[in-house]
Amino acid sequence: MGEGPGSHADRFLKARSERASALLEDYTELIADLTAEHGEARLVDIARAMGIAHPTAAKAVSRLKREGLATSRPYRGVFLTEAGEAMAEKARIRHQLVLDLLLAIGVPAEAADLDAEGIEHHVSDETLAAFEAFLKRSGG
Amino acid sequence: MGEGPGSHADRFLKARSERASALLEDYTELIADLTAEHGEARLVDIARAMGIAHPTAAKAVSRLKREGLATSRPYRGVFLTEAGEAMAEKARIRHQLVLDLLLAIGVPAEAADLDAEGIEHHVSDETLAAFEAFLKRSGG
DNA sequence: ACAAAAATGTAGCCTTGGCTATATCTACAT
DNA sequence: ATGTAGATATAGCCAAGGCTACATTTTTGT
Ligand SMILES: [Mn+2]
Ligand SMILES: [Mn+2]
Ligand SMILES: [Mn+2]
Ligand SMILES: [Mn+2]
Repeated sequence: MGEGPGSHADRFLKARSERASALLEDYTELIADLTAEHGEARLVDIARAMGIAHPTAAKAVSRLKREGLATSRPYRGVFLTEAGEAMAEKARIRHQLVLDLLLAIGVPAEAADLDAEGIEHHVSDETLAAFEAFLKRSGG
Repeated sequence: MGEGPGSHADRFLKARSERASALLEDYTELIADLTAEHGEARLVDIARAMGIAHPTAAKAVSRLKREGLATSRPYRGVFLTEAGEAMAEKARIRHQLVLDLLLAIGVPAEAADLDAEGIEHHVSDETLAAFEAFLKRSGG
């Protein structure tokens, strides 16, 4: 046998790897939002926005720092590095495009808002390009 | 303040809960497939299809059993319960619909195949209905 | 029938991402 | 200025989902 490429395993491996980076993307996107809004991203605001306890947010920030996406000094806010900003920017654009596509398809706004948060992390560049093309030709 | 409903936290909570059930859905869908194809779902086939080591598959099957979705006896294959079959069926239908929608939008088949595996778990019933409506009026 | 191969089970390890409880530090109000 | 409220840090717990290494059982081929 041997299923070759395009098999079950390929799809599952991709989905798992996306699931692993989903949280980092959401954190960077959120930190960018908070920084734009309030000049800084405080741990307590991150935790509230994510709907988690603050020690969980603290751990996530540790990971962001370890991965070179953010910096922070004790008892001060969290800031994105260049790499973090880049990830946030990509995430923001993709999030918006996915949301726009759902709305264009006819998904009610409430559902589109909710679903986009999860869907975005599994949309490949190729699929994103197809979304853009669809929006362009369908949006006049 | 108080963001009220429709806030960041609501979206993230939903996405996290979907992430938690995604694996169970994929396992039930896969076990149903294997059973349909070979009359039984062997651990080794599950592991290969998922792209994981067999002890990982064994643990997952333990969880499926604990959650009432599957049964198995030592050194024998895995079988779905009624609840497991129901979950598999819903997953199968949703997976197919998501795939069809991506293709209808114009996503290349390769990318659609890969992305659908992750996206499916974040598509709400409401969004799914919108997908169906779109396909009907666009494919008719 | 029996040896070898294949499948399954099990133990033990790791990381991620949740939590609570508690300690410490900063910021704010009086 | 100082006491209190708010924010942050840290320790320690848990479950899920990965892994390798090894033991056991079943299946297969001769
Ligand atoms: Mn998201
Ligand atoms: Mn997002
Ligand atoms: Mn899937
Ligand atoms: Mn699927």
